[in-house]
Amino acid sequence: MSDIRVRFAPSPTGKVHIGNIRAAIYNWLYARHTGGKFLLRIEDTDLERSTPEAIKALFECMEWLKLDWDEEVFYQTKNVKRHLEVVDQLLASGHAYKVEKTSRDGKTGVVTMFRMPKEGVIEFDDIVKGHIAKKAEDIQDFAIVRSDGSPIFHIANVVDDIDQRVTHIIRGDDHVENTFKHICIFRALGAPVPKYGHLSMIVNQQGKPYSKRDGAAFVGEFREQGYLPEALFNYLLLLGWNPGDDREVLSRDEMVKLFELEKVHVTAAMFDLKKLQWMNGEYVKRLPRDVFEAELRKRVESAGLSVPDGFNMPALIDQMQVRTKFLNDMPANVAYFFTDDYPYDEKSVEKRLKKDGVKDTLIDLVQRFSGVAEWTAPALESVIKELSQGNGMGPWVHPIRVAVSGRMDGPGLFEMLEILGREKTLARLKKTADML
RNA sequence: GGCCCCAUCGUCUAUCGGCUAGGACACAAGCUUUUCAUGCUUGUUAGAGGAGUUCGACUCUCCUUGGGGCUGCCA
Repeated sequence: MSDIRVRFAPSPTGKVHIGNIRAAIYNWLYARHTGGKFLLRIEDTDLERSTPEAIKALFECMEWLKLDWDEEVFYQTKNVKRHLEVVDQLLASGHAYKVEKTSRDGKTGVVTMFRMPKEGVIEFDDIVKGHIAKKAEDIQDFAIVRSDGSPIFHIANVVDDIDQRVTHIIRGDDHVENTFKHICIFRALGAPVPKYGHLSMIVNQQGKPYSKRDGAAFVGEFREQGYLPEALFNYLLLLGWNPGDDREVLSRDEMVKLFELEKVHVTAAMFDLKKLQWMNGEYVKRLPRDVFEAELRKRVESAGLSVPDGFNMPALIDQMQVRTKFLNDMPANVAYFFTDDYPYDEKSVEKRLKKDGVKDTLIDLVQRFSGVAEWTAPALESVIKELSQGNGMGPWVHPIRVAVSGRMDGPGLFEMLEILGREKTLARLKKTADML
């Protein structure tokens, strides 16, 4: 145990962005690594943009990624009274003042401003970025209470961090400028200044902040597309941190054990979908068999198909698990095992079936396969081996594959036929031959 | 414009002054193979530019260039 306390403090104004959730991941990992506490605070002071739906989506993301938090969720709006008390304190001590201002949209009213020191240097040692300094004179006074009397982010954020006794603030790079201001508020209040760690942004191919225009940018989208939470978690972690050796696919325990905030990179990282996809495949391959089976059954059934009794599921799992990058691809990729009404892929038909002699070959194969004593992959293979006389089994194998599955890719052919069974295989060969 | 920050293969990165610059993704080739994958092997590709410090610099310092962030009664 330690007295380290970190928090993830999103504002629930929409979907959860991957850059944002990466901040959550780093906070969570830091807390778990150090034995500290990971707190969740909902910064819902922007009443116009904060929605209950967004809060719900946030919880779902956290749960999906197994980011569990300690203590009760802290809602910023419930602490408004405190925020304003603190503002009064600042007003009384001369650290704040009221002034009439005109906002961008032309509304005029009285706002409360925080008075920045006019000289000296504000500096801090950022855990990821190192020493950062800025002259106080370069920072303007800033508003902390709106003309409608509601507290603004800067004051609410700092007061809540004090109230939640946050020791380390790990957040996005875009907050470094705010940090100078926030440090001044902490000092004006006589509160200890927490340690800061600013995370670089995730950028697109142009080096600009990664946004929804660049592709999937929200956690929910990756979930819908069939990414495994562990894969997204692992990928996002690697975007800016590594264990110092060549390991990339890490278990949650390893991550917790190895994670060090000091080793997080300062530079922005480009989002590489290809690598995420690879990572997802790695996690699919590592899925426990029973989990993979459950997912497969679930997806097959939700596609309106059913797995018959006595179906050789272990054999299908053997074949499909290494070939699956996305669980979502599954109903389509295995549908022909569960329905005779499978689609024939046009290109495959063109390439493998629409050739002279294929029809006769298929008819001949029906004959030969009928005579197989035991319907097993090796037995079926020996039938074709005999036919090919060592000249390559292609001329038989390719047409069979397309005939019984409608496509060119998939499991090993003989394993596929074994799983399919004698009856279906023969029927499909006949049906396809008739078609030609 | 002002201020802050950053800079190794196309991308994510290793390197804490000794480097024949390593790994992963991607890409290419080969092996395995009935397809598609997996697996294995191999290959192409990097230290933005210029000064300085040093026996020695990708590593330290400075400048230039390039990139990003901030500059709200948003968070």
